[in-house]
Amino acid sequence: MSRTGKKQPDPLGSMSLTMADLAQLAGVSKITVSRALSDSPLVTLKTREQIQALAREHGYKLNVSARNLRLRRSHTVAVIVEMKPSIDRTMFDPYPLVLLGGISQELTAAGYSVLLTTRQGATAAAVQAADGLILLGQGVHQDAVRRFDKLGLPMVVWGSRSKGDTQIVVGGDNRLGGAIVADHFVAMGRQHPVFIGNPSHPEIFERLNGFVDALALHGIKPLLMRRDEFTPDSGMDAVHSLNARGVTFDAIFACSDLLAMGAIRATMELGHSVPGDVSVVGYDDMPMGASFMPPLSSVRQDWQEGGTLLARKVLALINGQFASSETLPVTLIVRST
Amino acid sequence: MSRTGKKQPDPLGSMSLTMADLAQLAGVSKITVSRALSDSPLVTLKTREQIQALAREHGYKLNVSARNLRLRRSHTVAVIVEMKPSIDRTMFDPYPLVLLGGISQELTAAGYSVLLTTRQGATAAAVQAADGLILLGQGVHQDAVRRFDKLGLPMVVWGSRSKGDTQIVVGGDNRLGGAIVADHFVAMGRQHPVFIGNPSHPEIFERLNGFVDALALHGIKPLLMRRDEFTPDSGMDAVHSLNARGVTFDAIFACSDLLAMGAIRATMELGHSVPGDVSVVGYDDMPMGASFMPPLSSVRQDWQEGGTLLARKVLALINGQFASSETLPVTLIVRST
DNA sequence: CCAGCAAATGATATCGTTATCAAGATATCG
DNA sequence: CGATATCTTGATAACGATATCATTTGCTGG
Repeated sequence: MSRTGKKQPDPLGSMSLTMADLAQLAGVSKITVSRALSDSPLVTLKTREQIQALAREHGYKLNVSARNLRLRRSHTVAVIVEMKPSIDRTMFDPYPLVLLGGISQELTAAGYSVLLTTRQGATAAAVQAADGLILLGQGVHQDAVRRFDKLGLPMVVWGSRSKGDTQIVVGGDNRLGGAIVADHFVAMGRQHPVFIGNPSHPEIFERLNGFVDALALHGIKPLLMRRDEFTPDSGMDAVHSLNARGVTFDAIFACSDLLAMGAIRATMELGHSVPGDVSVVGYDDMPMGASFMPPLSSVRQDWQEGGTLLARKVLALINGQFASSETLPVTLIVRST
Repeated sequence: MSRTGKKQPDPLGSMSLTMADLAQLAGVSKITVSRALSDSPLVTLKTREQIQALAREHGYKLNVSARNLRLRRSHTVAVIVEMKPSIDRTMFDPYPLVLLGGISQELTAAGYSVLLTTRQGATAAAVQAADGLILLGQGVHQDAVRRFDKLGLPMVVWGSRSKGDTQIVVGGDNRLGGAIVADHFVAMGRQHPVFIGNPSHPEIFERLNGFVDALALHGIKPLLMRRDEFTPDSGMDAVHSLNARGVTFDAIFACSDLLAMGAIRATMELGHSVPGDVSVVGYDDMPMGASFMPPLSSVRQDWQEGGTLLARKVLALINGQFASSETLPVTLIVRST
């Protein structure tokens, strides 16, 4: 007996067998089993198939910890997400999940696991043991980004690129997003556009910049209504206070669809028509925007693709290959508003 | 030198030291280091603190794989989520993320990691190595649930309890949800209620049951408009086809807020008033429902709490303790509709 | 002052896998 | 036919942590 007598059939059949067990069953050495199971050409095709069949038959399961220990890698990528909806509303919508879906799909296909954590839990040993890091929704916490960077792991960030940064960033083209909305307004003959949003998010700031710059080409200067929340209420409030200030406006670019919907509601309550008197464009193209009354125009970005890309880039870094920041195109979906 | 010469300072400083290294630095044996770092009372307080300080100073990181191998557990719970929004719209909303947040927070606090996977990726070795399993959004795939059950791991499912099942299930009280909406309609004096939704989801089916049974107590029989999608369009379509069939109705229970919003829109387009002619109640209480015009009444469930509970139950099972299925209360938020 | 006991530390083996090198088996060629 | 090349397989030693048992050290009490 190569193994100690401790190994018993186990009433539940739950005690999994090891390579050594399989080796004994097959009458070979454990290293041969190891090679056979990883389809190494070093083992004859015949033996390889026999062993693989045997493994299937007995329901053999690789001990991941042992392999990871030996190979000195965890085959794991930690994804750090901001999941407290009360703190940051940007994350309180369906898209992060789609992003996660893209990431998960791509990583799994490559044989990697996704370790999900919040910023708080990210000090845990398991995270530091990851082969790579993906940061989502850390836009407002640049310090957090830097902190994780210090771990020295391959890292990719979702968000907006800022000049000084050395990290690899993947994100929608927020600048372009702002610009195409500006062009749209110009094409509609609008003269007094308003921007509603929270520019302390780097991504929103970029949208604002793109918006302002594109309008400047036509000699138009938009009004910034700074609102920190991404809720319909916040949008309503913004429009009402525009009104209270006696400001005239004929176009609104809201940096989220929810804000846009609130803004539209308030605009209509004030007796203006949308889009007759005021054009409104939102951001993210939530599915429900299409069913809003009136159907909402919005800037769309491909989140699933974003997730895929994030995953590919960490994998590249992990494998010592080159990877660079990338900006995903966005498109303006023109509906009624 | 206790370690081989291979260990060099490493230009990047990334080669992490082991307990053996710390032991050498501290002039003790590695087992003492191990004990000191886990705050074992077997080690003098003084030595313990010295070693801990040394570990901090040198940035020592525990090798999780090694510990897991030795302890024969992974300190990991796999969460299996349906993340393909195109296939199942129920998961295409913010709540799964909140649920995940609750799970993650609770598990992290207990020193466990969250391994995120899709159904497809769930055959990977890492999942089978998990200490426990949490299933989300598998409502329509009872076969999937049974398949995972065969892994023999501690497992908890989010969803709706069905009589034959042996799994531990945590979920909102869908039956109650249906019932309180029914009672609300009765209190409003409604006589011809309609249910819109897809009852092939066990959870939706329960809502329908609760709804039907509670109405039956008052001699009212609702009409079922089966719709598979959870989109506003689908809700509009349902109402339009009600109208086309010449059906009279004065109340609508939509099994999602998006459906409800579509239904309201269509109802208003048909010249009826909401809530004057028709009462409408949705499900999930999405934040935007409150800002809808008119503000949407809805059934609310506490997703964060659900996540916490799911996590606590797997942990209990993992530790060999008792755990049972649990149903979370839901409340009707009455707004304008 | 020393036996005897408790507290603190250590030596060794082990978890399950894979890398390295060595050795056996088989084939090829002059 | 013998020698060298090629193909398969195996023995051993890591990877880094912890459990078990043995050992040393420091104390107390007779």
